[in-house]
Amino acid sequence: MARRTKTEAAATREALLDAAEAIFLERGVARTSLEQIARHAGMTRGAVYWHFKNKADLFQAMLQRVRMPFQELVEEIGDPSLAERPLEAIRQACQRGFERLELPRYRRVHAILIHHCETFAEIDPLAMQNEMADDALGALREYFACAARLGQLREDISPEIAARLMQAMLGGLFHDWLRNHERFALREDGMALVEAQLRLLARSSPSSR
Amino acid sequence: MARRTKTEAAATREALLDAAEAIFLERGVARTSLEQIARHAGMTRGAVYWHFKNKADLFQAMLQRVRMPFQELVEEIGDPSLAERPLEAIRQACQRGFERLELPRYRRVHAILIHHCETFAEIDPLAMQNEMADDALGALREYFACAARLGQLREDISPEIAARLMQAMLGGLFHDWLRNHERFALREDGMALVEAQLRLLARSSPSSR
DNA sequence: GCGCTTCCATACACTCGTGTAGGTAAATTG
DNA sequence: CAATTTACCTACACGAGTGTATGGAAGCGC
Repeated sequence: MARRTKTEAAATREALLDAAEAIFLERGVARTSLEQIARHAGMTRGAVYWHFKNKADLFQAMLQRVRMPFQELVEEIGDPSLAERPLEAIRQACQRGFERLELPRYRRVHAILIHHCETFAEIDPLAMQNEMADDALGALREYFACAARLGQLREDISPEIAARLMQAMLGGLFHDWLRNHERFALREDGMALVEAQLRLLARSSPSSR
Repeated sequence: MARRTKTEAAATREALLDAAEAIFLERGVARTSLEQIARHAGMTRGAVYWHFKNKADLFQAMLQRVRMPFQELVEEIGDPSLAERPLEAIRQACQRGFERLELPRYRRVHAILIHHCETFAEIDPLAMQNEMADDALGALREYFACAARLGQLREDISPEIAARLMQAMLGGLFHDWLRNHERFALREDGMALVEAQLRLLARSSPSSR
């Protein structure tokens, strides 16, 4: 009943977000009440309403702990030589993305966003998914265009088609894995698919590598 | 206020399902009340509760109007010569599937199932999506295995990988298109991707057509 | 060390949706 | 054509969840 110190308050805020993650994932966003979230964190709704405006506000706060735009993944690698090997850049970006997604928090939040929440209040998860898809497609388009210019792409496949194939494949992979991550390991099996697809798209190596 | 004839009653049942489709798609399943559905169909909740047990029952009735297992798509073609050209069988099955999905009712219901409903009551849309994915993957596995035996598959790609690539790509394509179907035409753009991917997976044609 | 603010608990009013019970008039059955 | 059943509508009780108002104790600034 006593007031907490500042760090304790910050801790309860995080605890509330953690609880929200867990219950949203388990029961879906629409069916979980703020009461359930508070209870799971050992608090009452009073704590929730003090830290957040309402459920939508809490939801957005939860999202902001895991932002992950595609572009950053490549930039984080920071290898300048990748400019000359765009296909390898894509491969490494995928690998980084997979590793990131396998972190429990990232996995949970993305699973919630894609599979366990409908539109509500001012939250539109489909619009967010569109943004993510467009972001990825745009990046892939550039890399494949670059690959085409460098003669590293099969000539009977346009960069546009290559990008869309890759984006669709990655999207499908994400959806499948986020639906039930126990079925396969994203890093191993996912990378096998990515590498296979990139090999298919690469110009039939006359002397590559 | 008067009692309707049997055919009229059946018509109102369909009207209720149509209304459910429309509002589920627009506002999401969780946020739509039976009152809203009834009103949209020009009825009251009394009609809903007479025709259906509750929201879950109505939802399942809505689903049963659009069952579409992957296998049926191939069988419907009924071309026996396809046994010798498994890749072509896949192509035609995709085409059939796309055409089916472009029918407004099929598109709406699948969009609801995938993007506009969370788990509720005894309804588990993720389990249904798993079934559909497994069904498609199983069928693709068989066709690609057959293609491998007939020497129509690239030798550096295993049938398993080919099937998973294809399934992931198709899944991603569905998700993207169902999210907002105005962005591209599934039949044209989708078939372009399918044909491109099949060309990539096919054995580098020594003399195929 | 005093007051002010913070961080949360408790209590209340209110809305919204559900499920069901009862009414009713016409269709259907015999 | 009478009796029954059908196909709804209306009305009510109920619970669940939300938002807010109030209170209180302890941390923090000075």
